[in-house]
Amino acid sequence: MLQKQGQMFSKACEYGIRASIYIAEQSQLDRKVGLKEVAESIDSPIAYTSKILQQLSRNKIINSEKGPGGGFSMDKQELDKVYLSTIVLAFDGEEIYKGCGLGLKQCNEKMPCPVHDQFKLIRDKLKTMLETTSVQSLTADFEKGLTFLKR
Amino acid sequence: MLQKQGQMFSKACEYGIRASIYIAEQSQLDRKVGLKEVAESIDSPIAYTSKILQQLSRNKIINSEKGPGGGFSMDKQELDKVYLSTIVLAFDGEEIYKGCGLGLKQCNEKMPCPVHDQFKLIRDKLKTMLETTSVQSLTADFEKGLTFLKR
DNA sequence: TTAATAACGGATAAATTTGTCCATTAATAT
DNA sequence: ATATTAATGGACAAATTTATCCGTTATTAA
Ligand code: FES
Ligand code: FES
Repeated sequence: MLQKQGQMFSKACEYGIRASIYIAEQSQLDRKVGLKEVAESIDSPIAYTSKILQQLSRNKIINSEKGPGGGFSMDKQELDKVYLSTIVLAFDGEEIYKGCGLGLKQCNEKMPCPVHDQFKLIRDKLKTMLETTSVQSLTADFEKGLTFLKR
Repeated sequence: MLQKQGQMFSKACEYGIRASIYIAEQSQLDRKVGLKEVAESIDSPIAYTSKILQQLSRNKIINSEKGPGGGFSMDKQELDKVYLSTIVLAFDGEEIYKGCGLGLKQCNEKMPCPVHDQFKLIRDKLKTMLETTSVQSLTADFEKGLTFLKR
């Protein structure tokens, strides 16, 4: 009782990142992908994945087309402009950037919590990492089979 | 719909750290503190805080004494041996250290997810920070009124 | 030994997150 | 036009986390 959790991003966000990487890779091969294929490829519950893809679509991170021959895709040209930060923002908001590590309403330099300095250091590194890591940069190794979206 | 979250630690863990810092500081002044005082001092719901303190007590992070004159405290001698990692472990487990950033069952060097390298870097820094920051080291500035456990 | 104090523990409730179901809408092909 | 395909959106359900309530237990003091 009273235990567990402790993941950096929400489940939705995790799925969102995984889906984006898969769709990006397939888009580089000029393939549109359907909901079912995405869900299977990233090992996520299909109905929930539908919501995830809608959210990505609403945030213009992926394109979606209805009907036969439709599916999800990303613009090859703009692929290098989608960063992990874009996706994290769409799902988890900016709490992870602005939030206080000890749960005070807002992180506040003027009235910092006791772990502010230490926490800010980590948080800023995370922020930089997310803002400099493009989805595209992650697809190469995935395509080579060096990294995995499910196990 | 389908939004929000994004905090590093669970609420329980946040309360746990805040409570520990408060109790540590008061223990340095040789004061035992009661549930009500703790809850007010860290601005947390009192009944839930009760559970939090029980959890800390069960994990030997704080002492608790029943009855009149009782309350919660920490051993002044051992105060420098309690690290943030101790508390995080008690509430959120080791997921935050061992977990995969994209939610794969386990982080696995041999079959890494696409963000493994980047994520591991951050995660290890967080781990080091938590393992080297003692609760005691945080009390000094709090006592001086330079840091805050509520606002 | 009794009354008062204060933490403990179990049951339960509220809120949030995760997940499902299904009818609707849009697009394509016949 | 019609049937088929595939995403969309709304309502709902399960699971988890956060939070409350209240009787019990242990401790102290009178
Ligand atoms: S105030 Fe807590 S992290 Fe900045
Ligand atoms: S496998 Fe994903 S973080 Fe290591």
